[in-house]
Amino acid sequence: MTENNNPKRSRRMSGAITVKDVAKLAGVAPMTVSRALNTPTQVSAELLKKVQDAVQRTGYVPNRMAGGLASSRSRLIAAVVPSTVTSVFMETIEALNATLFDAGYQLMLGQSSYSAEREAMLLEEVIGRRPDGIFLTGILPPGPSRTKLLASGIPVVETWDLTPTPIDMLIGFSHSGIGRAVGNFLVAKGRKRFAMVKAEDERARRRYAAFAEVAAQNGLPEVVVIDVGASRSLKSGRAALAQVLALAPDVDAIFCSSDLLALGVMTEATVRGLAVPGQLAIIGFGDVPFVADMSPALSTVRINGPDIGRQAAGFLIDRAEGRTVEPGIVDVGFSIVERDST
Amino acid sequence: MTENNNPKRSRRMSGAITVKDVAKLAGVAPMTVSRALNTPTQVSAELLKKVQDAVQRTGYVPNRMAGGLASSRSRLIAAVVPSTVTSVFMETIEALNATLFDAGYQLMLGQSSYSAEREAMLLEEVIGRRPDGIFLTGILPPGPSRTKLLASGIPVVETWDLTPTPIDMLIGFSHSGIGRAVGNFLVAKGRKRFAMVKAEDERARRRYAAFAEVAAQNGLPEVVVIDVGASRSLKSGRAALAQVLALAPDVDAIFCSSDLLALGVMTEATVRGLAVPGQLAIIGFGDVPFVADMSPALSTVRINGPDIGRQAAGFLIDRAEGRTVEPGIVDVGFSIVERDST
DNA sequence: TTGAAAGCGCTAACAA
DNA sequence: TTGTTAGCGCTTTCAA
Repeated sequence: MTENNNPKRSRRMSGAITVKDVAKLAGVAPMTVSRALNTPTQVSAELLKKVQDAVQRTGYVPNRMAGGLASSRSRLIAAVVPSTVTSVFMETIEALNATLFDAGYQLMLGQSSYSAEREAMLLEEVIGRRPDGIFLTGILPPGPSRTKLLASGIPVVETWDLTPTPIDMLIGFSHSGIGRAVGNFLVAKGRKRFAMVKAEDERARRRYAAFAEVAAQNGLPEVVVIDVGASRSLKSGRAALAQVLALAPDVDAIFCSSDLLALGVMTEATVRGLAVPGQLAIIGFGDVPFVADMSPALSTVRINGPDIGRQAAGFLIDRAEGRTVEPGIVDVGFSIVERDST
Repeated sequence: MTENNNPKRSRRMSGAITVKDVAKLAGVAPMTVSRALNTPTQVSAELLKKVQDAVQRTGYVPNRMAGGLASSRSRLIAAVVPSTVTSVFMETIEALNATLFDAGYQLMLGQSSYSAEREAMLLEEVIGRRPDGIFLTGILPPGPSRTKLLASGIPVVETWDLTPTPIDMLIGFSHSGIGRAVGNFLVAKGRKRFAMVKAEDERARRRYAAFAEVAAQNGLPEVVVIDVGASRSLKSGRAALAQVLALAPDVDAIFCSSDLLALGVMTEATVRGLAVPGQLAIIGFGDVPFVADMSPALSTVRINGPDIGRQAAGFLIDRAEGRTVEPGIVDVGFSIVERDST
């Protein structure tokens, strides 16, 4: 394949087919092969065909690391998510990935595991790959990571939140807005005693704060709050209802920071013979696909996850292709989906 | 930063800090910076400190594309999954990703969307990135993709299935074994009329075939099979039960190709007043975390997803680090988890 | 439209 | 232990 005329120092070659091999077989210059593959319109039909044949016959697969290094375009987009098993984030990632793939970009996925320290390490690795864009779940507070990201000059989309000072682009919604809306919704339903079951999560905390404020403004007793820590499972939801009931047996409405927790609360309520929504209204967060079809169907706060993914992909691709995109903030909003459980 | 003494042709430089900048600041050669970062034991304490200081002060983040090109080691592992929202695969990916990250590797994620055509395109892109290893969900049948993968020389782990002829390494379990085991399990429970609700999926088809065989061997009527196509939702499960009942009202045991479908069947059964497991036994597949804590708790087939991810990461890392790993087959098995629904 | 030359930023191989 | 040199495989730039 690649020839090697007794060089003074030889490098262990990877042995793979390169542009040179293809060029030789096609009888053209390497540059022509590159053009035929990347900008076929700039190559005459005749040579184009020769090159394509040679590619076929050799099984050539271009080395994107070399291409990326030479062109400063990696055709890679990195995404950082807190967790990969949480369906609510993965819907966004699925849409992001699909849109990127169709435009010729690959996705690098990192999980921060809800840890700021891990996120910082991850971001450093991510920047090292020189992706053409970075998708962040959540916003990045001021600190070394933010500084490095800024310095890297890589386009960034922050998501799932709003802040007046994004790094670059932002596609999100207001968590305090949600807390308020859910509070008002339950007040309108005539509920008198609220509880919140939440995981340890800054965004959930903000939903809670606004939710509690609404309760106070309406002269309701203090909101009972149960923090399940990092265990966002259905089981935690069941245990949480037990705790809520022990603290305040008269609670008649529970807002959960995720649908899975809400499902746990609902399961435990059913087991205990508490009527839902008769004695207890339950509302979740996320609108995970299947909660709509359960019985009783779960009321929840709906975020259009796939839409966030698609819009983010659009922004990032535009930037990568050199189109001008104004940094800015997109509020995709949310909606309260009322179903059986309220 | 980077100087540029009036060169004949100048390239648009990315402007980022490079080894050269760091080397100059630290007063050493670029190679020493590389050593200090990658093999610090080979550098004297004095120079190491100087380099680290310079890295700090410049905010240098090594360009991994350049490093990968030069060393033929990308420190990238690619994973291909059919879908990112399906929790059953993502548990594996989460474990894979976590293990890789701790060893200094990044994950590239591609989704094939259950399409062979998309998978082929994806694989081509993946090979182009020259990852140090590839994780496949499922096995790759003979064809152009398999040939290219083989030719690339990249270590591969196939998973979630068994075949006597893997590309390289294989970590899986027997789908027909599962079908048989579930069939025998339900026979032992005294069930007399089986149905299967399955998505369009080659592996589910094999579970079904073995399941149907057991029914036949035990002189039971032909298994009623409902194919929900690509829609693997809870809703499809509900609709499927309706179909099953319309075809054969005397069905007393249903095996579903995923827990979500099983949940749908269970929901519909409850709504119709069918006693579970009294009149109808339901068993799922996957043991998605939350089905254990529902009421009634779902019986299912458990696959240790995270274990597959960890073992695959181990294999791939060993290979990437040049350690010898025998190509081979690991059968991680499965277990039937008996809970309330059977 | 095609080709030649010169790097992209890093590390393997060799020499000191 | 440190430095020098020569690429890795591709694409940008310039010239024909």
